[in-house]
Amino acid sequence: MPDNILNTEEKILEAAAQEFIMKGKAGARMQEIADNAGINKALLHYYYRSKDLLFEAVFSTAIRRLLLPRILQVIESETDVFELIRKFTAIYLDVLNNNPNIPFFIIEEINKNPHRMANIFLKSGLPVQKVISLIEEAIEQGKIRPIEPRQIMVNLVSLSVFPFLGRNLMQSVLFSGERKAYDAFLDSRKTEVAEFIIRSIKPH
Amino acid sequence: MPDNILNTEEKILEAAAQEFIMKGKAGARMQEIADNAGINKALLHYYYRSKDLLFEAVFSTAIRRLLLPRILQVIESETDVFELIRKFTAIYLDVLNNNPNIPFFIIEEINKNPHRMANIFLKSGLPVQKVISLIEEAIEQGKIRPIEPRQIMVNLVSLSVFPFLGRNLMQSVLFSGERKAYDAFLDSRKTEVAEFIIRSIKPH
DNA sequence: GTCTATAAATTGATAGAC
DNA sequence: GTCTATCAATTTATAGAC
Repeated sequence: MPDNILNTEEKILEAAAQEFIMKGKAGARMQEIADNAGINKALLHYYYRSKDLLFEAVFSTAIRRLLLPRILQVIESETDVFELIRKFTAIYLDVLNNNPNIPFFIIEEINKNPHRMANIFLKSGLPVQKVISLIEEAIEQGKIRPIEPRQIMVNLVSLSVFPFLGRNLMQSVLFSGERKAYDAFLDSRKTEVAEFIIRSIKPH
Repeated sequence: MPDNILNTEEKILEAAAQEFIMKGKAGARMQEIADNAGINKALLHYYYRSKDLLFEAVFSTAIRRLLLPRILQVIESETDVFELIRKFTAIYLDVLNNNPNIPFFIIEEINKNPHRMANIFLKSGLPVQKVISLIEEAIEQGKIRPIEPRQIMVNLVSLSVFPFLGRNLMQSVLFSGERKAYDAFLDSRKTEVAEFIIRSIKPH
């Protein structure tokens, strides 16, 4: 079905994603989306009835295509806890590197539409309970110190995602605004984050 | 100078802060701010020329009054690095607990107006360089393992802030949507975060 | 300093031709 | 399906009286 040229629906989705990501839902402009998609405003409403529905389409598409497959793949292909942490952070940070604005996009929707967002994740098949069990097993086996598994999970996500959310600020404040320095910093975190966590949860 | 009644300028700042925090900059309405301040729109423009300038005033005031004093106090009253980390996270998480929407507010503006946000922080007097120096000293003294100081700083902010940004999602996915459970989780992090970091940066 | 009234500019959405 | 033209509503900002 896909020729060498994106169809209109796809072009709109792409342009809309960029706009929503950069300016949030309230700040996004339908005119800007139309311009960047190379069409006009009327066509936006022809394909997606309203700004709200367009946002919803963009959002669920982004999650389904970009985030979930890779998360599932990592979680289901590795059983050793420390290796799981290393692989997960490595791939997660790689995905983020290729889509550095998505975290903001997600966070905005989480905060403006909590239920919709929660439902998408709950229905996504994310093996949350399995990860918790894995961590609990590792604790019982003495591989990990006693710790609430959810603390580890939240910490891992926090350490991975936040540097992208606050990029522009931290790049200015901590790296004199030098883009390359922050890129290198983010790159180093592909291994640093995992080691930081592992060091902290290994028993004495 | 302050009588038993707030002056207009102050009332505006307060109402504007609430509005910006709840709805972000684009979503905030000048009319709503005026209403909540008990005055009318024209007066907003009389005191603060435009929405942009009002936003800037609100934000830099919030940093100066809410964040800076407590950070400075901790930094200047404590020399031990680990104790510094403990006190800092405790107070930081306390501020966040009392203003749980601020992180989103900040992140939104960071991503929409990187330079202005960066400038506000750079001009805020936050003792970034001093913290870096403190960490470097601790590393030289062998109290902390060799690590890029900025990794620690970013990690500390990430671990503190992100659980508030993603609250609605993580509460649903990890805590079956139970508000009290997540509140307890956040509360436990007042000490957990510091210990998590300290464990990870202590030399073997 | 504070108000009412209104201008001026955006912007989401629709009608209707092709 | 795609366009031009335009509506209707919202919202920032200003003018001018008191």
